[in-house]
Amino acid sequence: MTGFVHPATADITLAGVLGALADPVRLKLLKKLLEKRHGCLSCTEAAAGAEMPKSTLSHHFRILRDAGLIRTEKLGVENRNRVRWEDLNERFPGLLVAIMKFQS
Amino acid sequence: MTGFVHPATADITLAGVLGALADPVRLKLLKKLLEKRHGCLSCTEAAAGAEMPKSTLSHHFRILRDAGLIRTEKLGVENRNRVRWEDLNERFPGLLVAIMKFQS
DNA sequence: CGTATGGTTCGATAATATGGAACTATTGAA
DNA sequence: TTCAATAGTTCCATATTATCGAACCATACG
Repeated sequence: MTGFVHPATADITLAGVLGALADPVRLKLLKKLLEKRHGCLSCTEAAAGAEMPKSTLSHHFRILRDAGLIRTEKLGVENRNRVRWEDLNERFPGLLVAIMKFQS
Repeated sequence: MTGFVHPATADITLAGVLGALADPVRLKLLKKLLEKRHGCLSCTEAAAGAEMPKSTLSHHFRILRDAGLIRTEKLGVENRNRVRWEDLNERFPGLLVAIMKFQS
């Protein structure tokens, strides 16, 4: 684990983004992260209330990361995650807003 | 095969819609169907250019149908498919436009 | 009737998700 | 420095889902 791999903005795909959000758990995670906008949340912070094993949660974060939705950086003992807001709006303007509007 | 099952508008879920569109093949299918707006296309018409077995194609149409994205009716020997445009805009206003804008 | 068309369904294999257990890295305390 | 706690990843086995060939079904037509 020598740092996380993130796709370049140009490599983010529509099907990839939709696939990453095609799951209630990941929709909630992104919602939580979006509330902070440019702020960060650790995995456990973002997953507050989501009852599931760490391994499954880690898997979901990986999906979001691989799809280009979030950027993860290790800070001390925890991982700081933030939505790649600018990158996503550059690649797919308006998409994220249109989707997350409906996530209560 | 006594007709197709379609979810009620209220039962269409965000994760379901995103999941159904989280695939390049299905994105293209919907794009083709959308070009006809309120018109219909048979499965083979919509799949023109998509090189794949009938069974796989049938599977993809089923995913779109189960997610509430299309309505399928049997007409003679073929199936007529159309996008559930009004239903989707009632359930998730603006979502489909925002997504399909990026499907070239 | 037989045959062509336009699909669906079945069944086997390939790919992906879940979750327990073990592991790693960092921090803090004894 | 050693021990334990925290925060998460990775590995592996099982469960779910996708792909595609083969068989099947319904309709139209000669």
